[in-house]
Amino acid sequence: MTQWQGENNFALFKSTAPVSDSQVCSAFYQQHKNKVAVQKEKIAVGKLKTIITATFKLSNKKGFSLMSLRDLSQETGMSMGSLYAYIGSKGQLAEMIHQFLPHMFDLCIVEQIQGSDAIDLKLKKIVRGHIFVTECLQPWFFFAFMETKHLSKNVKQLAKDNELGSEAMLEEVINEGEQQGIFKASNHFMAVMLIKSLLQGWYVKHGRYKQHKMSCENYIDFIETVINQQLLVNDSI
Amino acid sequence: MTQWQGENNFALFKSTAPVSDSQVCSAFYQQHKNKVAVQKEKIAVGKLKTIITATFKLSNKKGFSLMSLRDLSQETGMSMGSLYAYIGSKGQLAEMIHQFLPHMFDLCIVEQIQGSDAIDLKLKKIVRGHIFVTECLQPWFFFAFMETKHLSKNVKQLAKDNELGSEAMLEEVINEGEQQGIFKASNHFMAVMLIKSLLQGWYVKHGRYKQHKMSCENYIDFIETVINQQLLVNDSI
DNA sequence: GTCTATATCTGGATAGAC
DNA sequence: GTCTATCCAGATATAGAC
Repeated sequence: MTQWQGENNFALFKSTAPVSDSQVCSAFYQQHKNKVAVQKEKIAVGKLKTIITATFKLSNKKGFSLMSLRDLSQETGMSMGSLYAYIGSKGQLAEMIHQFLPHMFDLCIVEQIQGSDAIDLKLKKIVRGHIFVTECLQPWFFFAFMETKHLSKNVKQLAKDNELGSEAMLEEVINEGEQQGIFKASNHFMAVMLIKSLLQGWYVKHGRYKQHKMSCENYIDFIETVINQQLLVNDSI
Repeated sequence: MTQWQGENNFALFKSTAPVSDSQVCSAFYQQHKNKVAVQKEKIAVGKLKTIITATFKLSNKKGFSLMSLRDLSQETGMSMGSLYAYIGSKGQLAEMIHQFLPHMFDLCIVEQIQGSDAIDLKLKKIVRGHIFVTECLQPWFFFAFMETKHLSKNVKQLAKDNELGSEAMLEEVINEGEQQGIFKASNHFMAVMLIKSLLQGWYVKHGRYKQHKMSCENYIDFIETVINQQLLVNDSI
């Protein structure tokens, strides 16, 4: 977990961050242990994986709120009773998924960007880290983006706080870069929004990019060009 | 309807395109006359307006599929029976809204961009037209963007066709501009996606922009800068 | 830990009086 | 054209056998 230094190399990232299927699912189980009735870890992790995969599939087709638990039961091959041994309630299922994502950011990139790097490198690390994580967990982030409506007040607030937190982080980086004379930015707010759009675009329109065989590394190249044109004082094209 | 020439002047656009509240609602009624049981036009237009406004409000809060028609009845002050004199079914309500948007594009900007303008002006007209229309109908477009999942197969297909159609139009403009030596673009597909993201961003994140008192004209200025940096051969900053 | 059967409720939709 | 009352399908959630 100490090797990936913000390089634009997806294979390297995948080998250093805990983003394999089994790592993800077991991290998910760890975070929500207390809400899962089933005791045996191995069984629980496996079934949670099936449940979540099916949830993403069905939500993509009809939306989460139109997905009935009978649908889910059929898709997973589990009975209604079984499902409830894992999820508590339909609403809680959505919440667990939402709560998991900030947790994954912490695991994968937060420690990477806390060092005292040059400010432009720091921005690169943030951008690349975001794209890499969302590439590995694309269905998760897509789900979270589309299905924010169905959350309890508390979790909605948490989602909003995360949003604003990431905006604040970007703005801080831009401020610092400007003070150091590395960045220019006529409008900081717009620069932040632009970067966020580019980051979100990757998982929201993932299907279109795959159709055109665009890799996440190429996508990073592209958006770094756009961002640099906005921010860099010495933008040598 | 023949005066607005792609200028970045919102007031001018509003005075030439049929985008006032009453014009919009009566265009909506015209398009869907046949599905509305109530005969008297004046009554129908007014009530449709209340219904749609309430639908947007409630969908924003809980999502369309979690909005019950009883909720809607309460919010509009109409009874269940009355509602059904206007909407046919819940699903049809969503469909009518979706089908209305391409119709509005036709009314507001299609004839503007069919002329034989210089290619860079044509692109400007497309960009400005989109932002202006989506500014006037922001809740409509936001609704359509978030609630695509709940449509019948046919209307889903229609939505997808519209998407691809607008991409094709942009790509065509870029191609032509490149042949004329006005545009450069290392990757046409990415240029199209970038433009589309910027256009969508305006109505998807409308609230954030309003908070920062960003007008649609300023937004256009900003995204035209970004687009020009990508496309223009002679980009004199 | 998993299943089937069932209790309970909510939501879409309609009939028919006014 | 609008309202109230009602029907019924389908959803969440649970109880209890295995």
